[in-house]
Amino acid sequence: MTSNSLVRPVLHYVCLDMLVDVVFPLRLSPLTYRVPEGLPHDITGRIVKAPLMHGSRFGLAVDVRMGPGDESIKIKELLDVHDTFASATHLKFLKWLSEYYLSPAGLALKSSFFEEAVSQQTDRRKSKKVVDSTFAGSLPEISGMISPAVVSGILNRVKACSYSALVYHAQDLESEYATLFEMLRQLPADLRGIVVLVPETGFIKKAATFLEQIFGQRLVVLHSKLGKNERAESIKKIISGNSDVILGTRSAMLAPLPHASFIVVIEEQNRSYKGEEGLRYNARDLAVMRAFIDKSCVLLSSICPSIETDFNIRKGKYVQLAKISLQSSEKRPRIKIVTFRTKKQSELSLSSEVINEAGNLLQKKERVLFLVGRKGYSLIRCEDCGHIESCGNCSIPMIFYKSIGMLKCHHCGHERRSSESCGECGSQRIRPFSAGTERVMEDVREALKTPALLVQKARISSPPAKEFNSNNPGLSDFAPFVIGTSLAKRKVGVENKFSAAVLMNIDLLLAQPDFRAYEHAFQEIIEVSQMVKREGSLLIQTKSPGSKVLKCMKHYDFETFADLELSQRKDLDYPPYSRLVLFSVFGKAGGTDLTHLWRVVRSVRDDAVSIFGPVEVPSASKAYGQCHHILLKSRDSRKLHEMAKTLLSGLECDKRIKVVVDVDPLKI
DNA sequence: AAGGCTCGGCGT
DNA sequence: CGCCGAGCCTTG
Repeated sequence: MTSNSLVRPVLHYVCLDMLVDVVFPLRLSPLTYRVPEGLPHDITGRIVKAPLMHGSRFGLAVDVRMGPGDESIKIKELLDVHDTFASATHLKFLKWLSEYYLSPAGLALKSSFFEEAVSQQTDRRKSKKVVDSTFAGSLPEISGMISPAVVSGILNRVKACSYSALVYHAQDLESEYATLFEMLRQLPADLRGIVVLVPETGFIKKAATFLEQIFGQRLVVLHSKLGKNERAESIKKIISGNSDVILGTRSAMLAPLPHASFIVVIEEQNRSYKGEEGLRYNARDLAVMRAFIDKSCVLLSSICPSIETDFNIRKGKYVQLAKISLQSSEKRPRIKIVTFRTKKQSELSLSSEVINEAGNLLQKKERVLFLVGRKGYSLIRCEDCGHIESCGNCSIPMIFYKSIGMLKCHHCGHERRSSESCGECGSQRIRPFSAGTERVMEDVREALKTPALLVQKARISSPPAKEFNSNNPGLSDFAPFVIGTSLAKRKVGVENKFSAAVLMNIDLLLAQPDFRAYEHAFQEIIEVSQMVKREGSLLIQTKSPGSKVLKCMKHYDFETFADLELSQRKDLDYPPYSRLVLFSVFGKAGGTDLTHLWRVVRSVRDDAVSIFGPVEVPSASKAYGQCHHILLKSRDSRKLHEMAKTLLSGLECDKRIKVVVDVDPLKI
């Protein structure tokens, strides 16, 4: 402090300036500007123009306050003030978003369609009305599937206009959609600000057709597959207030809606709601937080709720609507657990029971779906030393593609020609094991004398079967046997469900090294059961039919399964009893300064937080050859968050490494 | 994002 | 010795 400030304190007091924090859609924290005379003073939440570096940019004014104008840093002046982008509650939401996911405010803003909003600011020329092909297609049929108790339960909560989180555990997808649409139809006409989230773009078309019937021009769609102009158009409609009903995928939860009165998350357990790059938010969690901030109602619906959601119901944080008994399974496909142990590698990948059932259905011209869970032909194992052919970079098993005689690494994309002998001991006795789609195709052809249709890639939003084409087959095309990985599972229409589905290797799913493996396997069963006719059957091939999980699956017994799962999670202190933050530290191959890494990790110790790692993991990044994981786990989410923040700033001191933080990771 | 700045490789 | 380009750094 110089004597200057001591002799002129009063002057300082009088000459307080109006200051504003501005967030730019860049990897950058808020910057402070002075608001000059002549500009409006009510600027929080508005788009402003401000000098930045050598030029000027649009940013969002997030906080206005009075403050001393002549500190050591030179404060530049705001240039211009434009329209409102974010309401007060939306601002709170954005702030929470960047803090919770440990991301610079600017990145959260960038993910929140700010640039689209600004493009409207500069470019006011009318873009031609996109007459939406999105709204083509027929209405989904509604029969007697609607649950009136659920509909009225939701309506009562929505009308209460206070925060509440509801869960609708539906019996099947058809009744889930039918009930939700009926409920949306019955909403008060003056209720403004509705968000409906679906897990993937493939679900949008049908939902849009339906919602447009109810809301007309109030509806906008918002998802990642929209073009730049279409997206800007949707954002413009939302900001102007012309449209206040948003249907979209995860990113739609970040739309600049002034107030959300009601948010629906369809299939809330779906992992697509969690981002795997950029700002790694979980749209389902955002929905709950947005509803909390806006003091409104959020509805999580699902045919198989996540364990987190079930836990929150048990704790009383969420309210479950008209609990249905999942064990009343008359209307569901029968689930058969088929014991199947391969003794010899040469044996078929299909059990005789599966072959019989499929053969019978084939005679009746009925269709069967085989879900395999692995692409390619198989893995390769040495019968002498037990070595499994693996990728040199990732040290994970490589997939054998018989048709081209290649081994491929699914993780890094590395390919090499398959060899005649074991890479470890040189033995010639190497054999395929653990069947993939190619192998199952071969076996189906051999055992049932009928070729099967291999669904290679999932078609997400293609029009119905009118463009039948054997080069580009889809699930709706007619073929007696369809084979695919679980990627191929899609919502199939009521009219083209399968008579039976076979889950070939549930054991693979159950053996995943992830504490959510059982949960995912259970969800997989429920999802697959939706592709089978009610009177059809679902066959699950397994080596260990006695497992408790499979017993629950057989009876669609979600409650018992959740009991089991929760008690295990509690014993091991896993979510939802604790929370996780996963750090991925990337460095040039061999160049990661491990001593620095360890020093930072050691410096942040806290008894309430467990730290695992750093451990080296295969790096999928091309730019960085090395990746280390550090996992933080704690029951105390505040302390966990604090430590994650400290650790992040500690790690970021080393400029040679790149750090990616994943709060509440789904895959660990 | 984008202009400035540093540092290292390479050419004369 | 000097020029050029890649990548890093900063933004009030």
